[in-house]
Amino acid sequence: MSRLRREDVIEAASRLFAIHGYHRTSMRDLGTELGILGGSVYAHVSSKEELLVEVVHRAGSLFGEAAERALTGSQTPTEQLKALIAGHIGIVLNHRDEVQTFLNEAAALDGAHRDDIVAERDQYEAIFRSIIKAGVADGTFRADLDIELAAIFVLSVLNAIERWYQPDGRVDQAALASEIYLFASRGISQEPKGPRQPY
Amino acid sequence: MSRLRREDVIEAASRLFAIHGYHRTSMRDLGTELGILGGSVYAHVSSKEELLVEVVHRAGSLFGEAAERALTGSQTPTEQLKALIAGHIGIVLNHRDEVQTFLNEAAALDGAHRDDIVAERDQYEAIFRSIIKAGVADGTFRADLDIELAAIFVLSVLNAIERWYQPDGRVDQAALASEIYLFASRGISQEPKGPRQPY
DNA sequence: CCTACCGATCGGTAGG
DNA sequence: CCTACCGATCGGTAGG
Repeated sequence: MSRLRREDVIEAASRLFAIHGYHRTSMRDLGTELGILGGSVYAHVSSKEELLVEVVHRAGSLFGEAAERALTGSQTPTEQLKALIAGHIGIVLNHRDEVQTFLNEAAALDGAHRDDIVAERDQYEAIFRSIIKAGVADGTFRADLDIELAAIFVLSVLNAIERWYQPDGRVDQAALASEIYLFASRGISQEPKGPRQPY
Repeated sequence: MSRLRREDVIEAASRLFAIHGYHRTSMRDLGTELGILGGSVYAHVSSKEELLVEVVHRAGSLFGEAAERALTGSQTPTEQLKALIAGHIGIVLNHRDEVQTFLNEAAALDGAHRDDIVAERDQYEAIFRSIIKAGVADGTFRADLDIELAAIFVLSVLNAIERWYQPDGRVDQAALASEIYLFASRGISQEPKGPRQPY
């Protein structure tokens, strides 16, 4: 074992937080995972909460960057929503430890840090709202949509993935993205109500 | 304060578990909430985990009973799904403490108890699957649905409610049920694909 | 990064 | 339901 980097410590922490939860993970557990003693972890970080803040913030950044990529690569609301969904799923499945901590351990943060991450999440949610709003404006999505609720519903499906998804199961990442997009869009897409267009 | 009943203890426990989480709630906290000392709680229960088991099992029973009522009162897949959704929302919003613990603290249960509740949840999920399956069979829902995933998606939206819903907000319980049913059904309802029926 | 340790808190118990 | 207590574990630190 070579010398540990701060990076290694954070990575191990996110793994243990995801498995056992923040409060059930002791600094001694973390030390053991790293091959050092509990007290020695403090050579790398100044508190246990600092580790949680770091892990949670990383997940938040990953989602934010994925959204940016999704939006620059697509034009129409349909394409953008599709890209947002696929991007979100990618983060959830490829960074499970950080994401689980991000989604489930925010309550363990103290006041100021919790406010930060709540704001970060709302900013991300606002991206979903604005895409849906644009889609309503141009007739892609239902005019009677409650935009706020629709965004929450889509994100509910996306964020629940970490609770049930099995990497070795029958559904791969691409199929999941397609299924969720279909579920969401049939829920919000405007279906032709009048006589059909000629074909 | 009159003499405490076991009922009072469990109720207080579910409240504290919901607010602070199971591991962050100490038997001393629980005692304080009840106006007694931590050690005195053991006059009512034999362990902390027993409290968790009880709270979680209560929530599970509430969902099961709600599903039973929903199914006996409705006939078609559409009506049944609508009733299931409304029933689920009712439990989530009217028994928030138990439900939060049920949804978020199952990992704190030891092996055998966790297996029990996982089985209980799957049984409940199976009800959703069977309704959706019946709806696919009779043409109400899309024939190309992945039934397993569809059930998960609907339940994802329903179970996420406790994470964001504000009782004093602009959306009341009935409106929420209607919005979620609309979101879900437009996602799974078969829309006419061929020429329209004459009207 | 280890040694050796601190005060605080935990779930739980004997005896009343 | 209280008194008084147990061993275990916790986050964190001084000094090397």
